[in-house]
Amino acid sequence: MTTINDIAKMANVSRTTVSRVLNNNGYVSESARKRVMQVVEETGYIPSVSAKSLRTKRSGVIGVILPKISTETASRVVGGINEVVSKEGFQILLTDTELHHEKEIEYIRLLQSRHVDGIILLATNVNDPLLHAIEEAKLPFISLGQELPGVTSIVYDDYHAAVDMTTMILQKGHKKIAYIGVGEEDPAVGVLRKKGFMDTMKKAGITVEENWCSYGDFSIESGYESMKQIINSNRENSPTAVFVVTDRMAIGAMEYLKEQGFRIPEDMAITGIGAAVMSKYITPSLTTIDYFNKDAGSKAAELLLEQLQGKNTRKKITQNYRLIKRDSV
Amino acid sequence: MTTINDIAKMANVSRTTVSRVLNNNGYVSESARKRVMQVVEETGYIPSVSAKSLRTKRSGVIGVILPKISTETASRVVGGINEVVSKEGFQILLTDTELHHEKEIEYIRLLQSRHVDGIILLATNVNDPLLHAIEEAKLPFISLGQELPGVTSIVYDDYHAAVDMTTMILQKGHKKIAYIGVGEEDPAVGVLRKKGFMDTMKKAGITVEENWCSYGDFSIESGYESMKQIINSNRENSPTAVFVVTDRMAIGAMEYLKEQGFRIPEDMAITGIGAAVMSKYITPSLTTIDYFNKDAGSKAAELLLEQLQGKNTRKKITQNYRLIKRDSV
DNA sequence: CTGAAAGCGCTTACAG
DNA sequence: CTGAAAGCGCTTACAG
Repeated sequence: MTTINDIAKMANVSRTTVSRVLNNNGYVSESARKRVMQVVEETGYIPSVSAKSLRTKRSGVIGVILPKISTETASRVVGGINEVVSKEGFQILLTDTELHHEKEIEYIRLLQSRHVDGIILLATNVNDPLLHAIEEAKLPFISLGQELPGVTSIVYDDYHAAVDMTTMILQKGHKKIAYIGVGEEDPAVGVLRKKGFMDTMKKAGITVEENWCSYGDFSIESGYESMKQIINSNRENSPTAVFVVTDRMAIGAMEYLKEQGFRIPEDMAITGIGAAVMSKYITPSLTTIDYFNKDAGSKAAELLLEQLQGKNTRKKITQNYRLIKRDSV
Repeated sequence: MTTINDIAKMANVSRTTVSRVLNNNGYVSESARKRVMQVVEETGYIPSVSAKSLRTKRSGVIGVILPKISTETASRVVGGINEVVSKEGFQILLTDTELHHEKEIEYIRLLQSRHVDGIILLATNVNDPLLHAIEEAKLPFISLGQELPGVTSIVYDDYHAAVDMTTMILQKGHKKIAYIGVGEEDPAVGVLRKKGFMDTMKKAGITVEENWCSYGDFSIESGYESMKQIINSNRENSPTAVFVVTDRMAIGAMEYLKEQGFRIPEDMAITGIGAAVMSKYITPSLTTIDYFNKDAGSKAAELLLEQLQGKNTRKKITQNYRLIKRDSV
């Protein structure tokens, strides 16, 4: 392999000079620069990032921790992150917890060992060991999707999104509204969205029956099962609408309703959250909320880059959202 | 930062010994090992991968070059890759060409500079500079999706998939079958799938009218436009079915057909390729072909790992596929 | 404008 | 079973 020493010899300069022209810093005479550049061209020399990184303590790599790699949300967010960091010459090191919370901590340490310059975590929960690990890492750090105390966080406005959606359903005249959610380990999706829904119902003077609530695990199938359960346990007093906390689960729920011969929205209105592409093309098209995931990713990357430049602007940013009214309500 | 030297001092051994216990090679007395491990625990010591990689010339990182990061196919493939490499302690460095072919070469060199141990390229085209760059890199290399001469390639069976699908449409009694494809820069999707379709039609003694063919760019919108064009230029002699080379474009096409009041499949049958999740939930559900993208990713990773172990098994592997019959035909 | 030298944190023959 | 020493390929004060 060609190294900086080879280049130096061939260009008849010291490796200090080669380093200077490559990094474009310090004084170098035009003639020296030219000779070096030419040799670099000829040899196709590629500097070793490991050596550079060992020396400078910077790697040009951003670590990203995902709950699940092959997910629409994740890929949008990563797309957004990549768009901004790649412009600055950074690469992304991807890491996938496959929804195992312990792995978040493991990966933080692993990314640390790889000298990443910063980490973006798509958070799905918050717990003390995690916060501790983040603190220990002493690295620029962004949390996306959950508010982590003491960490710059970008959050979706889950509460108000749920409020708006519920209000909209109520305005359509529905009073008997079922709820399909996820577990409360997830403060954003499991707690905040539910609270938005419940608060709004309460304000409207409506009590949500216990057996109008069901819980899934983000999968389409679990939406199907949740819907089934709600329908089956309410033969007498069926709801006329259902608020679902994600598009995928809503799509599963629709699947069940269609199978059972329900007309949507006449017999049962339904809504999702997330603006999956599918939501637009399914029949009927699904009323949902766009969280602008890609923008959130870009925003996260920008904040991280800011931190890298020493602007320690620890803060919480709430993304805005957009309610997309379609045919399912 | 804690380094191996700190650990050595604290454990009262040389750093050679520390290295030995950390990497679990060479003889170390039980007592020395214990002391080292304890200090490592206490300090939370994390070895520097840059230093290690500089020394060993291995980084434990696999570079992946994607045509587009936020795509269902890409994320499935990456999921598959990750599943196998992470088990072996490798990380993935992601890179996104955003469909700019030149960037493939740029990224190969970049990954090289980062001392990745191997590269997996989701190929969308084949050209000489690319082949040259791969050769130059002198790195374990896998091409996925296109056959690259001289490079271990995993390809989908585009030709036979298209043949099977076309045969199936013909068996349903259709004779006037339109075609929506992509450009021929893409040998797999643009050329092979078309050839499978055309050959089968020819064998059935049917000529495909020139204006029954239209071309898009993989996007849903382009499918919509292509369908529109075919319908508009064939008011007199309309096809009764349309073969589309990707699910997304097929979904766009369906959108247009529905808007225009066509009943699917009665007035127009339609098929896709790719088994996007959406294909299952759209109405009517789309007949398509599952390429098992995730398996392809895992397979690619396995082959790469084999190459890393020196088994230089340069070969071409053709993935199998499965025709999924649903309601759109 | 230029270069010699130190040092980043590891691993690995080599010698004992 | 253990350690001293060399060296991986860079960058960066420092001196000129």
